[in-house]
Amino acid sequence: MRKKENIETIYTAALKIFAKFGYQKATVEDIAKTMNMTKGNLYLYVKNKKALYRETVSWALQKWQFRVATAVDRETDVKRRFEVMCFKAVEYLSQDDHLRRVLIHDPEIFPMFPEKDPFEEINQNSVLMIKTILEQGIEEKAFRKVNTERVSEIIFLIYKMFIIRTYIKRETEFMQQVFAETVELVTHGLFMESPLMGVEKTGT
Amino acid sequence: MRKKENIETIYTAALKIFAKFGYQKATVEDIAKTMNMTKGNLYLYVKNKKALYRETVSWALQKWQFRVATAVDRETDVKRRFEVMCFKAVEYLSQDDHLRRVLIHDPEIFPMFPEKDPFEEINQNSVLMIKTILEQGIEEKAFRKVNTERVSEIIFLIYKMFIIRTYIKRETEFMQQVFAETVELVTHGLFMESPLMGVEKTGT
DNA sequence: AAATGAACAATATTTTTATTTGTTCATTTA
DNA sequence: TAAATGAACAAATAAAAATATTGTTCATTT
Repeated sequence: MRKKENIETIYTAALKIFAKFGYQKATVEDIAKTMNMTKGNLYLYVKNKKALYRETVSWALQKWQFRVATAVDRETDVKRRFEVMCFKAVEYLSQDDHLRRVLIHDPEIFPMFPEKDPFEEINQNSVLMIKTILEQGIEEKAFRKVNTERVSEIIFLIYKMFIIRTYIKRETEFMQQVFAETVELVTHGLFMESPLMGVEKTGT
Repeated sequence: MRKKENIETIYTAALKIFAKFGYQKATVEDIAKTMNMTKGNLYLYVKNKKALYRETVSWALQKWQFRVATAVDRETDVKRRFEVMCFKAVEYLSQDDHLRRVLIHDPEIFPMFPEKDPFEEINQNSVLMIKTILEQGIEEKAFRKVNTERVSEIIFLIYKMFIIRTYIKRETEFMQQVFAETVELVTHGLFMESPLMGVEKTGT
């Protein structure tokens, strides 16, 4: 087995076992056996169990993020981009059963209210993606002039909320409806008002 | 000590001790001592520790809810009512230090994603309050025609999210800003569009 | 009628013992 | 000779036993 070359094989096997048992109950022997190797051999490729866990989860999260980014990039209309980003993120997770189960075992990976976010860098990238779409939308006068710094954080929060609910409860169809309604609410707003609102901070 | 008459004295003392130590570490003796009575005597007024906890928390939650309802009732304009409801709920909690600390000790009281909500009845009342405001807003043509059933749930979810963040992290001033921005986002929406959108489901 | 405090069962905490599992490395394999 | 093995052992977990605390009752006192 060549290093680098097949590190993804290891992550795939590790993710499967961590999904099945969670970090604590999964043994490195379980993971090695999945690939028909001994645990001693596995140690030629990974530093230790904790590092393997971190790298595996990180790899899975980034794959997720990449999928969303790719779907968003296929769109040109900024409103579509925003919607695709929202839906794709939720949709992907409901399909990646292993990552979903790992998240159930260890909610600290993607915490609703992080004290110290273990994958802060990855999540900041997600916020950045939202922010970029917001900026594009405002530039193109498709979106109201909001504080992109704060609003991207808020949207990420709401999005997180749905992600967590989606993987905790398997009521996918129902959640899809509620999520759609939420995107509708956030994009169109609750109040009725003049169409010029928010274009410019025009004094009352 | 007359029954009924001073049951609130007991709840007040209990809330104080539960806030300080949490359910587990708080002893019924601690609570009795706070009122200069013995634990044996306290048992004349409460069934057991668990029931005392439940009743105390329930009492505190309802006081909170009542305060918000009262503030909302003082307003006539439906948009103001909506905003007051949002802000008052967060503001109240940041002031009730005992309830806040009890919630920190026991996040199951007000869970972000309840499996089985222990105070479901109280929370359903909150959702109902939101729903009622939504219906009034739509009736008065101040709000877009949304599905009040679902949207009230969604708003309660978002509101919960802020409540929990508010009591976990003491960054009140910052949260106040972000919360205001969120209310702005939910009320006015992100997209720019025709003012008639949502008035009636007019075919594309 | 309201409150006490001793009694005791039920829970929780700490300590001890036993078991499993993470990690290393001299030796073997292909 | 790079890759893999499996025995060895330390570190971490789990199970069991011993100890201490606290929830609850109730006959007696205020």
